[in-house]
This record gives sequence, structure tokens and C-alpha cells, in this order.
Amino acid sequence: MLPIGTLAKRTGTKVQTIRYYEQIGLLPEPGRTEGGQRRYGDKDLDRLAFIRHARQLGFSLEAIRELLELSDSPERSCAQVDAVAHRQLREVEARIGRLEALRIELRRMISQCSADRVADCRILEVLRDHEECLADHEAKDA
Amino acid sequence: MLPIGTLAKRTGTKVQTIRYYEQIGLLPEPGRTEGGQRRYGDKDLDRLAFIRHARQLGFSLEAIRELLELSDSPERSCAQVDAVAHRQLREVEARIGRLEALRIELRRMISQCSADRVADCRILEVLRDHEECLADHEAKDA
DNA sequence: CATACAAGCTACAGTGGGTAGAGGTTCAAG
DNA sequence: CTTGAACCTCTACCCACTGTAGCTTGTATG
Repeated sequence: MLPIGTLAKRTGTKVQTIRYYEQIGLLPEPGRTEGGQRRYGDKDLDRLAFIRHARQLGFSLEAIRELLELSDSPERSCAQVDAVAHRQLREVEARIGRLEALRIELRRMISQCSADRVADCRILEVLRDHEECLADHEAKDA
Repeated sequence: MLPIGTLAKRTGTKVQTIRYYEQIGLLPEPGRTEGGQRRYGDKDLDRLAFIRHARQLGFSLEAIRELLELSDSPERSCAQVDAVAHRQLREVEARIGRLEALRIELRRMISQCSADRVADCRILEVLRDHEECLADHEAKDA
């Protein structure tokens, strides 16, 4: 049985994050010592590793909750799992698209500036005047 | 003199967001009617348009604060403005890089799955077992 | 001039996904 | 038995807003 710090190290998670996952019901309440300290087993380790890995791939905690529930019923069709993964892929691709529009606009803005003084700075001018932009960049991300 | 709703419409901002910008000191406190309602002038319109445009390009409110301050001293060198813009460009490019690693990993994961049942689903297996990943994708974004 | 109602006001709570700190308790090694 | 690292709970904070409740003001129309 592992204390929370060991579990944290093994999974590359912070201790507070583990407690946070428990609080929002993503990890089950573990057993406790007589003194009230949490003790974890291998199932907890696996579950947390799954969560962390999915987070690294950008899945939201809600999506992860869904994946964990699905993986609890091994006889079901995996079409839903597939759907969650595809949704995530589409989201990532959309984000890349938006960021690439930003990159182009930023590059253009920077390349136009050859001024010395703030008063003539093209960067500030472009920011002042939206009309000078080519694309309609909208950054729901950043 | 514009009421807040008109300013909101003209700049594509929500009314609450304008009040929020005022609260954090990004917009100056405007004049008020006798009844206490905010009334804005053209300078406010320009300033808010600048802020919104910079936000669309992904600049943080802190960066925008810096840009606004710089643009208030027109005789200064625009090197600092340039630096802020370059920093933003680098951040955007780093984010794109991370997201592209995620995209590759997600695509690989999805393409490997040809199972019917959750029990044999490759997607879940990959998520369970980090070793099956090629890259070290770390999504500080996502 | 009276009324209706859209638009304004303040104040506070909530979002996602954690992170940090205060102030106190428990565990395990020596 | 003592030390001190690791644990505990609780609360507040981060960003950049967004939403709601409960009230007041401004303006157009009859």
C-alpha cells in the first residue's frame, strides 16, 4: 500500500492534484491508516496513470471520466471510445488551425515593422486597426 | 457619448467584459450620467478595440497592458514592442509544436483500433500503457 | 405626464485544471 | 523517544472571463 507521496512520484502527479481528483470524484476514496492518511493500491496506480496519460494527450477531465466509465464495461462496443478519441483529435486540429492563423498574422505584423520610434511602429498600428489584417483570426485559445 | 451596450456592440465585446477590464485597470473609469450609468467617448472606443484585437491575436492581458503603456510614449524606441510581439510569436509556435505532437499520437492511437469490444480496444490500451507511445508528448496546453 | 420595458447598475459565484500556503498531525528511522 | 519529512484539512488564488439575482435608470410611446 502506497502513501500519497509515493503515488505522486510514480505517476508524475503532484500530491495536491491527487487529492483534487479524489474531490471531484475521478479517483475513488482510498483506504486510510488509523491516523487518517491515505493508502493506495495497484488499481489506484493504474487508474491515475490512465488519467495522467489522457491529460497529456489533451483530454478534458470530463472526457476522461467518460473513458474510465466505458472501460469499466469491457463487453460494450468500443464505438463510443472511438468517438471520444475522434472528438479530441478534431479539437486538437481545430486548435492548430486557429493558432496557425495567429502565427501568420503575427509574422506579418512583425515583418512590417522597421521603425525606430513607437510613434511609427507598424505593430501598434496593426493592433489599432483591425482592417489591416488579412484573415479573420479568432483565438478562442490563444 | 456611448452607453456601455453600444460600446460593446461596436467592439464585439460583452458588457460584463468591459466592466471587468475597467475593474482590473485596463480601461479607465469613464464618466457617468447623473443616474450613475457609464458613458464612453471615442478614445475609449479606440482603446477597447486595440485590446480586443490584441486578445484575438492571443496576447495576454498583461502583455496588452505593456503594449498600451508603450504606445503612450510615442518617442520611445519600439524595440520593446517588437520584443513583446516576438515573445507572443514564440509562444504561439511552441503551442503549435506541442499540439502537433498530440495530433500525431492521437492519430496513431485511433488508427490502431479495429476492435469491436471495449475489452480489446487499442485506444484504451494505449492510454493505460504509456510505454506504447513514441513521443514524449507533454500538453501544457491542450 | 405616465407608463412600460430595455438597458443599466452592483455584488458575488462559477468555469477548468489545478497550485500554494497556513497551521496542525502522523509516520518511520535512528 | 526524538526528530523531521510527509501527511492532513481548509482556504484562497491563477486567467479571462461569464452568468445570475435583485435592483435602478433612461428613453420611447400613448
